[in-house]
Amino acid sequence: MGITIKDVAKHAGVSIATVSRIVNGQTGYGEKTKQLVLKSIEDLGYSPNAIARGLVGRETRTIGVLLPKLSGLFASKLLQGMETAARQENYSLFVCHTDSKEERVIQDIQVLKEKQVDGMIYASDQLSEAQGQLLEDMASPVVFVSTQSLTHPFPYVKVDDYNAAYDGTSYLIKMGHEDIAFIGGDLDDLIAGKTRNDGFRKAMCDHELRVNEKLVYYGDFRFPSGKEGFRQLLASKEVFTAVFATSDEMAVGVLSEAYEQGLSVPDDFCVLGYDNTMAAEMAVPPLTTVSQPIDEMGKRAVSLLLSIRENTKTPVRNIDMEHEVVERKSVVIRENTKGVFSR
Amino acid sequence: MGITIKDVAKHAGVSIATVSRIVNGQTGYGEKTKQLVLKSIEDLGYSPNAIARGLVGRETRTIGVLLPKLSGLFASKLLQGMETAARQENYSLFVCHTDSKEERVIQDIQVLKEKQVDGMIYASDQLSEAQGQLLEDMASPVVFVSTQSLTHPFPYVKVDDYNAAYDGTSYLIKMGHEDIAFIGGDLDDLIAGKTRNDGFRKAMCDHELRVNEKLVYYGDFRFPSGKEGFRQLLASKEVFTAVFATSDEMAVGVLSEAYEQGLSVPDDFCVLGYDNTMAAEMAVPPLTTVSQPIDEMGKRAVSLLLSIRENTKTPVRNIDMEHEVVERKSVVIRENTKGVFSR
DNA sequence: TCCTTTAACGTAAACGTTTACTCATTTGAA
DNA sequence: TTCAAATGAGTAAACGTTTACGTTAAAGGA
Repeated sequence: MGITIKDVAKHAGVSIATVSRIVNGQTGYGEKTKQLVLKSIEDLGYSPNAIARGLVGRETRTIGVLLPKLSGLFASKLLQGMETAARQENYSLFVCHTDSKEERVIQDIQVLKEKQVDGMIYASDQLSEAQGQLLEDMASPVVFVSTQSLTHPFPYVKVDDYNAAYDGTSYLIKMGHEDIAFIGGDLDDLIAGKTRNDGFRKAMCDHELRVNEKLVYYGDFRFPSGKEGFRQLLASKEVFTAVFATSDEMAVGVLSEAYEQGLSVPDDFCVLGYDNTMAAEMAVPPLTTVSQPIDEMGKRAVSLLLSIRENTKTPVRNIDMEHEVVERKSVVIRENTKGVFSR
Repeated sequence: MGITIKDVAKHAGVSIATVSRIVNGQTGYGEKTKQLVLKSIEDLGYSPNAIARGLVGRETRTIGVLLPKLSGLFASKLLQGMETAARQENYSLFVCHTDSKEERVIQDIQVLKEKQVDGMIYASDQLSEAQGQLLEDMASPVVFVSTQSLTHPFPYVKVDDYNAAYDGTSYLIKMGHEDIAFIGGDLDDLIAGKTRNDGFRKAMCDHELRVNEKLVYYGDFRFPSGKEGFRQLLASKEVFTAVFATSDEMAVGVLSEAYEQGLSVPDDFCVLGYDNTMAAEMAVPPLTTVSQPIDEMGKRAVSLLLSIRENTKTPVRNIDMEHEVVERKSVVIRENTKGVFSR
């Protein structure tokens, strides 16, 4: 098919070794030959074959990314951050959407391994033993982002969900709320489900507030489960003045359902989100939310990966990202909201 | 580093050719040797090196994707569709986010070429002459999705923006609206900007309605430009009962700005979106919108690409996708909305 | 002047596969 | 039986690079 280094060598009347050295900016050739070769490259329109390079060299300048789903504001923002950092270092990204399916993850890891990626970034769900083993057997480094492995010692970059949820809850309490509903992820999800729930409960406890079990619902972080969760809250007939949903998507779900039920935020009750994706900004009303620096997390994940790659002797270093609650319009002080089922 | 085919061959006491044949499910070996080799593979934990395969074979089972940005509901949904279809055929995706920067596109194409992708999917902005030339020089096929090239004959898969906008507008008119504001993309964007605007105008004209130039605004399809556009609309003091925003993001922008201005949709005016991303579903109120089958478009793009690859003799075949207006809550009949600045 | 160094290249062996040729051994038909 | 065809395997040449190792010639030192 294409022009190879041999063609260039022949055209310039030098050996392929010389061409290679020039292309790679090494030393060992004169200025005149360099110009000659450069000219030939230009004339022929040569561009090196990265596959061949990858075969002999040790690297493919490629990193594999595993995400549960690609659509959605969180994943895509994360991916964008990774791509930005990767391109800066001349790496390309293989992206796989695992759909949270065990066997798909396995298959993807296998494929990425065969494709000889220089590293992998795992941003999917909790990993099984089989997956963990597969990852450990990889020659190249693996880093986790926005999740972590409790059973395998992979470095991660993420925010501290427990504390973030704690702070979010405390914010609500500081605003005067006491009857707080909670819509979280499944407790089986030890990373983002249980921790956020624990943070919520601890904050309530620390402020000597009771959590009303009828006002906690466990969803899956997606929009529909936010709607469903809010429906359940209403069905309980319990009074609350605020709901803390541990993802913006779910928070928007409650906004949406509230609208359908003729309830108004923040006049009737308040809602606090989590993530600070674009959904929070675009919501009506704009969501007050616990913010994760998603873009930055993506970037950090690749730089962490790359630094491990160069410096394989350093011990595993995790990166904890900062969270903060960004105030918009969906939460107001207790006095300014009616509360649901309160009279 | 890893176990190679040679190791397997040695371990099984056969030649590498035999191992290769077995691994690739070809013929030319006996059942006993097969079992022997399979056992060795299992024992050693061998997995083929796709890079080496790519070097000798003609294919890398890899396709490159160019998107202007990765975050955002449209792009990510599209990407998800592509990934789904690609994985089904055992292809992996290199994803590049060009940020709509000319030179980045050029660089990305170059990289993808060096990485020997089997094909490319272009979903970025209008391409320049230089980019077009680069793409034409590629040995592997290129398909456009959700965009097209007016100057280069690349096959595309997209909806007919002109007709979709025409139908969207007609829907509004059918609902009794006459004073319709329009928030579109820049007219310099010949693909999604101008065409949708043209469709809008034609529909108005065909129904003998005048388009009020003070009520048309050109944004960039993003959320902030929807907000800004709506502010401009209000500033004009002209009366309108509906606004057609040619992206859901912009439509949500008007919803958001309307909320801030104390206006209510659809009580005060209606808004029609475009795309049918998740934003439309999640909006308050849920957006009535002109729907594109985004996921399906992504899938079709890769199957088109792959079919071209196998069958390089067939002429360029474009794929036109169906659009439809999906009714939700943001548009009601003229009688049920007050209209802005009307008394 | 002669020897040593160094700069400027070329040769050829990898890298891990696939695959076109061989070649031997069976098999089966006549 | 005899021979042609089929089967099961091995050999070695690609694929396009990088790179360790040679080689040559010019330069520099004594």
